[in-house]
Amino acid sequence: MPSTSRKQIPEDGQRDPLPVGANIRRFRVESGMTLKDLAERSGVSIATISKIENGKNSGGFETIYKIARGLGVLVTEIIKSERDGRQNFVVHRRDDTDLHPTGIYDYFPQAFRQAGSLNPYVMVIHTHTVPDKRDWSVHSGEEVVFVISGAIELHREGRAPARLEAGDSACFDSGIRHAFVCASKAPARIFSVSTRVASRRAIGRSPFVQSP
Amino acid sequence: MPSTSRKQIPEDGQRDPLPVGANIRRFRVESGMTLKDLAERSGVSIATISKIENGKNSGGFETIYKIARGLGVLVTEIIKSERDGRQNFVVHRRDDTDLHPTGIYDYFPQAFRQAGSLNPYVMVIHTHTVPDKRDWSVHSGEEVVFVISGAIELHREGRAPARLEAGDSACFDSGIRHAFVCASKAPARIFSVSTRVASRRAIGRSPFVQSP
DNA sequence: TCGGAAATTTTCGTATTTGAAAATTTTCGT
DNA sequence: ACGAAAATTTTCAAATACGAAAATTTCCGA
Repeated sequence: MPSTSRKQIPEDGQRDPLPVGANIRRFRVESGMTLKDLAERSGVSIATISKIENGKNSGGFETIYKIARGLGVLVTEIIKSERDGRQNFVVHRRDDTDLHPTGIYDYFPQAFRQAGSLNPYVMVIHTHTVPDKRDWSVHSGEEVVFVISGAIELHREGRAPARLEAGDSACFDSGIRHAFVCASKAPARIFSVSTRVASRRAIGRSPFVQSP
Repeated sequence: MPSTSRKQIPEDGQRDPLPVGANIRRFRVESGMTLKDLAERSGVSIATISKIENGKNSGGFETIYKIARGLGVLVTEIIKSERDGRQNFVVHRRDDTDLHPTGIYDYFPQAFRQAGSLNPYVMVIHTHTVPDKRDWSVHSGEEVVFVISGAIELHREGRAPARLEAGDSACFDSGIRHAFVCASKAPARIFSVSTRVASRRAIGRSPFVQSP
């Protein structure tokens, strides 16, 4: 059991401090969030996010992780350098798991190009009851879902819910309040792609803040 | 896509703490390192690693990152829980008996909104040989692919091909010539979403305005 | 350009994290 | 079982991170 093999360390010498703050800021601005929005979504205070973005402090691990969740990106994306981010080809491996439990769904951000506009996720739908309206998703743009396994009910505000079985897909305006409910015994698994909002100014308000 | 939950992290702190400490310990022991070894390799003190492993504190982000490098693993490995790994394993119960190889790709356009900008397809890849360059796809925008079953090789002009297994996904600039080749014995099935270039006719009106 | 509101940064007291060294536990040869 | 060395945990003062609120800057409409 005690292995004698040592794993190779890709030694990069003393590298510059991780570009954590700059990346967080870029993701936040690209998705049209204010510090306040991100603070609410991540559970980290405005002051702390501001300081991290500006390199005034480097942040605790839990803090950075919460922020990544609030941004809906993988922690590895936060670490990436600008050069890496310019890649125009990104592969996401099945086992490269970063679970983002939201309380309603589990979602797993998949590979995405930082320069691009498509947001791929794998989501696991557990709930068999329709969530509170306040927890329904709204984000400007459109969304495609493909049911990998199980079945779901796709609810949209003011519409009759649609039942989607494994292999079915749907495309809809994600600006309409929507929610997924598991319609199979086992949790449903879906692959989802949504358009990423370019900038806050283009919309006039944060796409992630719901109106009561 | 991100949910719009008002608060992702409730004050009551119901979320399990990340299994950071346990994972670090597991990786360290599995690779046969002592705390002293890991301290030297990572640049983090013995005391700090000990406390993190035992959950006495949760560690700064830089600290955890250094430890991950010292262990030679990705930060995402540190976050992973056993449960996460299982959940991300895609089980395919669907039989492929209904597949009838007919050509290069079988192309099944999925539901898409006439006014939208996303193009979803299910494709069945039969060919095991790289098609003629003239038959490769080119279309401005970007594309996401998710492998439902089987495996493919994703070829892009001037780049090394990438192999994608079931459950893997990739996102790339579709303006570069590309093609899919089946890399599994059975035909591979993939779900693909690409951005659609707006037609002239569609320009000038909001693509997301829809009538009920 | 002005004024108010929104967004961001800074201040400051409290809480947590860090590493050297001391204390404790475990490992191992005899 | 014993003792010594190795491995790990704990102690503790200094350093750093945290959030609420205050201070400042930025953003827009009039």
